[in-house]
Amino acid sequence: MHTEEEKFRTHIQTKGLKYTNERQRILEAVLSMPSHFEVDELHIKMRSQYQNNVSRATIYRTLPLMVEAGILREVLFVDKHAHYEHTSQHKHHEHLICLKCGKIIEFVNPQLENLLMSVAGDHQFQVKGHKLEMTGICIDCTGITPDL
Amino acid sequence: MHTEEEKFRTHIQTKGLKYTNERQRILEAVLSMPSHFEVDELHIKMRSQYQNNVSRATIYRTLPLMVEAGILREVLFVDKHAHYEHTSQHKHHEHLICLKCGKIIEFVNPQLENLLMSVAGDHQFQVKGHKLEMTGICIDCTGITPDL
DNA sequence: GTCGATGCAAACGCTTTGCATAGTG
DNA sequence: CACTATGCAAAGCGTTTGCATCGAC
Repeated sequence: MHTEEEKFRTHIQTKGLKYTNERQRILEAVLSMPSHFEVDELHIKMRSQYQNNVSRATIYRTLPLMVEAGILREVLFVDKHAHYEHTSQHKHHEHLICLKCGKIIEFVNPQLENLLMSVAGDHQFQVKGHKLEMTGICIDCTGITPDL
Repeated sequence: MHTEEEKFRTHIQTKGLKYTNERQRILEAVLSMPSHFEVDELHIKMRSQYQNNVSRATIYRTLPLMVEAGILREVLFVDKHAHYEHTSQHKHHEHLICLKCGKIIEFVNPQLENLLMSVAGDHQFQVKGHKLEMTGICIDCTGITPDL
């Protein structure tokens, strides 16, 4: 399954950049991450689990390239720092974020996508991407205390 | 039209806090801001236009109180820093953000709200709030260059 | 060999915090 | 009078950047 790697390499080369060892290793690590991850989690994993000590700076310089290449998507800003998720394996989905336990529930809803496109169309707005997050209390946390 | 002030004062007092001059002045300035604003814009306005030099620290400590009081809402993280908007005068709305000119188009769509509630219901998720932003190219920027 | 990439550490920008002082209730 | 709020400046945190060195093509 080299699709992602090819996609990335092609993108890099098309821009006249170089497909370095570091970039390859970062991609590999990215693909090994769960669906959602943060920069620091990636960095820690590379260091501890893979002995791949690529500097944070390089990671920060590389992830935007992966977004451009369509391998990653930048998502939700629950915190004030970047979160990423894979584009492949996942249809575009939205997020429910529990304020108590921090759990993230994903959902896909074609009707929602259509509605968004139609709204954008009304404004003659050419959509490149969207982010949706609903915050609240998940079912597991309901009832732990009567209310928030 | 003292509604917002009463709301804020009540909230403050309910929490056993003090309704200080600074908090009052910050509220006044907040209400004078356009629908969307950032902390720095507020601070600058207070300093220059009102000679109200309240420290940034105090502003940072006060705005969350206004969010709690339901006067402000924290919205979109196009940048990595906080943006706020008034809750009053505005129904909850969503945002289209132009990647070229930075313009923000607001829209309200009850059908969308309903759909979101229904999705949340499916997951037995108790929604407290939501944020939606679509990024892309607005009508004024379409055609300036063939494509992004 | 050229020009982009890396690593480091310093700089950044927004936000938070410790502390001494001031002010509310 | 007790206890919270303020201002200042320093610290914090994620992210970016300048620079010298390294490496891909």
